[in-house]
Amino acid sequence: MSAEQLDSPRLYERIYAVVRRIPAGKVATYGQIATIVGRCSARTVGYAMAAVPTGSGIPWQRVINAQGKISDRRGGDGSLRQRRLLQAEGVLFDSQGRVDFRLVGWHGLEEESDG
DNA sequence: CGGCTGACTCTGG
DNA sequence: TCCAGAGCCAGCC
Repeated sequence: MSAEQLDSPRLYERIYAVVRRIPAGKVATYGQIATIVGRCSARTVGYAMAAVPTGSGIPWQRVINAQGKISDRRGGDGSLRQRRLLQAEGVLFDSQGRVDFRLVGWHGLEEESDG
């Protein structure tokens, strides 16, 4: 993580920077993103997700709630598309529409360091 | 500057 | 496990 991304004039950009670090086939929670950014709450992350510009290349689909489920945002099948994208990446959903963080849970930036 | 709008998370029963 | 209540903050007009 370059400090340049942490110096963005927009908090959302910092959030997006973290989201972009989530590898395909993995998922992270809003709270986790917020914790990594360290300057906002899970809410703010959710708001940032809602403001993700289309075509920006941000893997917003890899961000789900702490319950391992996809939040049902306004609009309708937006959540369905998110699930489709995750399934396309190999993320498995159970009959309850939840994922197993033990399998697809992102460990954050920790594993990116030498360890 | 003030008011409204959201893709959340934790806690208690 | 499910339901209900409270706390949180940035962006836009």
